[in-house]
Amino acid sequence: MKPITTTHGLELRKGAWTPHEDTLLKQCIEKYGEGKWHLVPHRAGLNRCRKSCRLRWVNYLRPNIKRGNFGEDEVDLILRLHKLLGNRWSLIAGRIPGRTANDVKNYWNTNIHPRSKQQKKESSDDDKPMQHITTTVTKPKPLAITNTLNQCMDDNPQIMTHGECSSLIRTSNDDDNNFDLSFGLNLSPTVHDDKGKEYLDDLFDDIEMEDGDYGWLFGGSTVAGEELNVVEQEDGQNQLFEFPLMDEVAWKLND
DNA sequence: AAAGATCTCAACCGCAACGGC
DNA sequence: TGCCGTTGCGGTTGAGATCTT
Repeated sequence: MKPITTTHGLELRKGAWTPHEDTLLKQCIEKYGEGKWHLVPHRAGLNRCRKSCRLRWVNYLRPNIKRGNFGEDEVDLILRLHKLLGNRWSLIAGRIPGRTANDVKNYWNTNIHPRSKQQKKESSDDDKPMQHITTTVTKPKPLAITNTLNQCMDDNPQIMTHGECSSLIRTSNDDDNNFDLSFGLNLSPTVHDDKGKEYLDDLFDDIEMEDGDYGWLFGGSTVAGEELNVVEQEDGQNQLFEFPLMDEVAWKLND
């Protein structure tokens, strides 16, 4: 391992972490909690930069991190979310319990992306004229809300309706809550029409619909709280995404 | 069995966003 | 309002593992 020298002459360790370093970092986070990463190396007695500490915790040491192969459902979800969000790995990973952004990114780069490139190559090898497909991804603004959301919705069932906008919530009533498929999308009244529904249905078109497991709720004015299944995230927050209207979704829907 | 090729994934780097002053 | 420190993200790298010849 190659140490680097800091401005004050101390050498910072780089490269693979040792079990001892892991223990020190774990103990530090357990004692002080996550955050204040600039203090972590000193608190933990580690000769590592704060970035390295954070990365090690987030990608490896954090509890409930799932290891091993991705399941079919997970891959399917990644594909769909990538179609919607592009390379927003942290947002995608946030929808897949136990998987980190790095995991998802690595899986995409090693398993999914090469496959799609291969398919592209194969199709271009055919004599068929290439169909020109442009893919545009949306850049949703993540909106973190506290896990009191459900309570708020009980108190105020209109919470998902923002002024003139209609809300669109994708739900999962799966008791296991394997995946949080709850999205909040603010759609303008101009896209609150069949085209909008068609686009989003198309995005998730082949998910099995069993006994109302999954579905789209177009919130005219009210969405009942119990219809929303907002899964609590590891950090105790639920997340919705707010899509600015000017984004490409609107473009696509108005196409 | 050994050497080279390929794959996997942990870790690093650079940068943009954010918040405090 | 601009500066500066901190945080978090996405792209990239490279060491070790695995596969192929």
